[in-house]
Amino acid sequence: MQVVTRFAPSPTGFLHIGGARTALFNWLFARHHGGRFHLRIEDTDRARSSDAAVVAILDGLSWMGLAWDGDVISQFERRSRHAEIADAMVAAGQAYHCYCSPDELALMRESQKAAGQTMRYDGRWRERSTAEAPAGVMPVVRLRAPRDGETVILDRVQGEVRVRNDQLDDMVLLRGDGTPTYMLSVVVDDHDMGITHIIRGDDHLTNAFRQVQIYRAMGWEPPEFAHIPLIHGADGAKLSKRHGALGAEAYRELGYLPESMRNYLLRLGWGHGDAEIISDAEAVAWFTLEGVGRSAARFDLAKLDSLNALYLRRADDARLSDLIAPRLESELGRCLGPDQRDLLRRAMPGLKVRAKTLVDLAVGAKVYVASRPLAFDAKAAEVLDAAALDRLRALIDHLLGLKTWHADTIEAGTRALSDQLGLKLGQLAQPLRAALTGGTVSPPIFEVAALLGKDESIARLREAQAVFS
RNA sequence: GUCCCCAUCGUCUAGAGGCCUAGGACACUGCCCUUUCACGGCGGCGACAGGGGUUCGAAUCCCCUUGGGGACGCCA
Repeated sequence: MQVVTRFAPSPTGFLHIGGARTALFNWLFARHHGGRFHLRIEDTDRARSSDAAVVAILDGLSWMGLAWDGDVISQFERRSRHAEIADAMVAAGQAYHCYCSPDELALMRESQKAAGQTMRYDGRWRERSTAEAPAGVMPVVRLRAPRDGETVILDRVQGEVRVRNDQLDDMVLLRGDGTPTYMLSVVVDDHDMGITHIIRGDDHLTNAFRQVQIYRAMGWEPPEFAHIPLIHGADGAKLSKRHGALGAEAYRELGYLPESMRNYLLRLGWGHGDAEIISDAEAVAWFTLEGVGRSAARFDLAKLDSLNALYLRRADDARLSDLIAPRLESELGRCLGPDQRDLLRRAMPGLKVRAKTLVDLAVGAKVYVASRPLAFDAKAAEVLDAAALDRLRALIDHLLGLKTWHADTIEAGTRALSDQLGLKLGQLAQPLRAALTGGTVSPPIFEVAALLGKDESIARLREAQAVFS
């Protein structure tokens, strides 16, 4: 049997982090089994759905590297099929028309609440004939759900979960305006699409019981369910905007690599022994539902940072410079020419070990493409005191005499001078760093000088003299 | 309120009755390396929520308590 999974977000906002993980798990499960992974947009709620959200979700998935198979399915476009099923259920006696008005239902809930009872539709139209229908009311279609016994689901993550049928009421299948509800649409679509495994958030677990009732009423075989625990914020509460419920594009903006996101999200609620750094190939090979945990996981930005730092170090230098170039250009307010792009690429090895995100990387890279006069920070200004400036003057002369301009020759020259003057290397190197970068933190300073080139380096040194004398 | 789920270091997790004086990773921290900051290397701190059982033996199985979370719409 071929495995078919799906990711079915509702387009009411961006692709949030929980959704991204759900999509990842579905994608991995399908890949692991050589199956298919579909994308279905649950847009039956016209008032809350938007095209912008659809675009955001598609972009988010693409960025995450989670490619779906086939066309994107719009649930809304399948509404006539859903209605057709609802009608068939009414004809078969599995569903019935209910003429309660919203006001009547609200009243019913209020009195139930007042009596301390669970709020549940009481089935008042279950046995009444349509002949009794009040004039001018468009009925909804409700499932004639079983009232005795229980509904059991064998969840691949949660295990066997059972609920007494008297806990469930007769859910609405078709609204008064004839449009299908989520409960009906999901079941019909999952069935029609041949979905074999439904992997989704824990918050749908109770929905699964209702959906199973629909499958049973239609005589369809329910798919396998796997309800994965939700992701919580760092404080253990539901993920909110404040702590991580950002869209995928927000993480891109914050400078995270998609491979970091995949690795991080995979380890959130799933484990494979002690494995932490997991390649895509390994993830596909290792991903099984048995590895999914049962408890909610907290989102931890610090761990994402460290993973991102690691993937940054592994990433290709040209790719990285391409990724940060737009950030630098917008900050500098000018375009970077091919020379500068090339410079960035060559500077990358020294830069990327010092960055956790692309934002850090861009900040670090700025010294290479900044125009003179450099901006000096307070610590650099402190380093460049009169004594340091004197030493730098000597260093300029010394460096001017160098025949070749490489990191090692510059270092050798500087070391020779520091020996000659009876200084510690740092007494020359740190002022050099301040003058060359405008700060006190940078990649190895001789490497910086080498990459900047002799002319630019000397120019920056002279400029520092001028500024601080 | 009713129903359902969950419970190992601060966080993510390993652990499927003896291999556990509980392992790894992140974070924190000490030392080393070092021209700065990082990277890296070697250490340290740090958990089986509580109480009852079952068993020769329990982090692992059962029950209760407590604590989290989720679901109860003509939303998805």
